[in-house]
Amino acid sequence: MEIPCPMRIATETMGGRWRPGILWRLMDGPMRYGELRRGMPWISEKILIRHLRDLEAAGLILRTDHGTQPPQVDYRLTEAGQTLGPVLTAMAAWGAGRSAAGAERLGA
Amino acid sequence: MEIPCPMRIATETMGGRWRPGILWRLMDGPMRYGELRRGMPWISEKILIRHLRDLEAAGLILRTDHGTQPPQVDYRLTEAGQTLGPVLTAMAAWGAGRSAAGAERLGA
DNA sequence: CTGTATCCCAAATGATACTG
DNA sequence: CAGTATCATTTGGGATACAG
Repeated sequence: MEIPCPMRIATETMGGRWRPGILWRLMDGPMRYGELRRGMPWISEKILIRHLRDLEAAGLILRTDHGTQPPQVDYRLTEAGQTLGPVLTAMAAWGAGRSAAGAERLGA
Repeated sequence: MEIPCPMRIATETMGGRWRPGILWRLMDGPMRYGELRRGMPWISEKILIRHLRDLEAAGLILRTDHGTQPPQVDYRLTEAGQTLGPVLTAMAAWGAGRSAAGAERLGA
């Protein structure tokens, strides 16, 4: 029986360039596809939808199609996804701190 | 002036498939190249050394060449690298928890 | 609005052999 | 021991057009 590296589990599930950003945004509650899209304009549609599917397959987010016309779909964190809260919060805080530190060095 | 997404800062700096694993291992103190290598046999030498160089360039780790024969080089976290502690700890804990949950479902 | 389909490029990753 | 060099593969990422 193998004891895998816990970091591997983590990076393989929530790693990838954009996944933390998506999950982080969903922490505040459900968001519609378009909201996510507008919130991260630097990701192409294809990549966004792919990450959403992957995260859904990993059981971290839940996709709800309201079956209306016009279409309305929202995404939310599952319970498993919620457990990522501490990780996402820590990452975002670190990123914010690093960006502030960088701004300082530039003479702000 | 732009306020970048903090998650982007974080993922671009410490993202990448193996970087969190490397940083996490260094949290316990300096490690020699060979130790790191043996600890993560699933990474090829080339990739490991590249991540080490990248992390060094990002100011997160420090490489020390003792100039001995045979060669002896160790890597340690810089102060900036230490600030990642909470992130790494949270990630590792989450990964461990997820792997345990998986084992349960398999009937352990 | 919420996606799919297609084509394309670049970066990341990897196996293996070799070097100071 | 601590790396480099080389070649090949895989994955990630993206623009654009189109569809239900």
